[in-house]
Amino acid sequence: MTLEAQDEQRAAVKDRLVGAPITQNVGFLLAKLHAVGSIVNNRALAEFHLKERSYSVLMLAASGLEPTQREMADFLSLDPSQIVTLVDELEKRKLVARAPGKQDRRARIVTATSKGKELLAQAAIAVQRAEADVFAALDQDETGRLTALLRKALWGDA
Amino acid sequence: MTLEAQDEQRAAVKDRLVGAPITQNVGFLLAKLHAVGSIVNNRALAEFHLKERSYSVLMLAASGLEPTQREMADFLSLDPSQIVTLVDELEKRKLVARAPGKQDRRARIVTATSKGKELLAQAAIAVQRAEADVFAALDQDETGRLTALLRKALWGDA
DNA sequence: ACGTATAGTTGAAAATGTCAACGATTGAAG
DNA sequence: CTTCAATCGTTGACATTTTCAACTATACGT
Repeated sequence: MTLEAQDEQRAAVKDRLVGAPITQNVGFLLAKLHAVGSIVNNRALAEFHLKERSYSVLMLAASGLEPTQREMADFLSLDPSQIVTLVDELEKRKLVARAPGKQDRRARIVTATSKGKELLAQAAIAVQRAEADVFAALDQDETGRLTALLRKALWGDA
Repeated sequence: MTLEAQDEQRAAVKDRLVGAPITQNVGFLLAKLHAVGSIVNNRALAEFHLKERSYSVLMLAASGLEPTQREMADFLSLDPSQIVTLVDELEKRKLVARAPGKQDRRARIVTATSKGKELLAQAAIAVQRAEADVFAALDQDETGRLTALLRKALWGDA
């Protein structure tokens, strides 16, 4: 058997299990597509020394919404201590800055520095390119509908 | 401030970040909804001493497709060694059995025992109930469309 | 028959997740 | 004003998960 033929067979075998009942399970599909997307995203972010997590934090810091670490933890479904680590790292790289909360001095508001915003702009392009790859099988309209459905499931968007 | 009012404010604050640009990112939405679903699914599976992972393996073992461990690893995007651990555990509980591959004796075909199938039937009901909770904001039609879109993104389904 | 590649297994190392404590600060109650 | 419980960020311990490099047994092209 040639190498190419082996590869083809491997691909065929891989898709053999698509018929399993579990593939009708929405949660499973979510998990699998997320797994695929994660790998692709992290690969795209590697050149900026970011990962999905730090990218998300940087995005929130650059959003203008002045999130506290606690808010980020809630929003990203992460433990507060994980946010500490992520922000520490970004802060060390001068991509974000911590400031005490205005009404609540216990809280720490995280904002992106201009350096952080610049890096983010680059990274966002890379992520978008990577994502286009993952969702290549969907046309623009379908991707939009998928986004809308996910948002509605999460927050009941109209 | 009353306790209820605090809870309300907490919820409001939590949703404050929904306006952040990252929530337009399909990959992010996928990750977040998966995170939510994972917690709910694992909670539902706890009473059967299963987790998402072992549940998936059990589902595949019970599918009648006679998957090898390698095929499961590829399909679930897991390292082969993780499959070993998962199958070891299920095998110890007599929920699945390993058999040598018919053409390839290196391979191990994993099939569910009748005890495994019984447990799975119960667990599947619990998962379905849990999932309904996660996707409560979507009606049946929308859930169906979401499933279809995810399948198409993954395998180019029609 | 030989050499290369693959399936499963093992174990070690790195990354992540979970949890409980602590100081600083807040806000409510007396 | 003082007290008291609750919350934010932080730290460190511990468990779980991921990742990777060997190793054995088997398969297969040449």
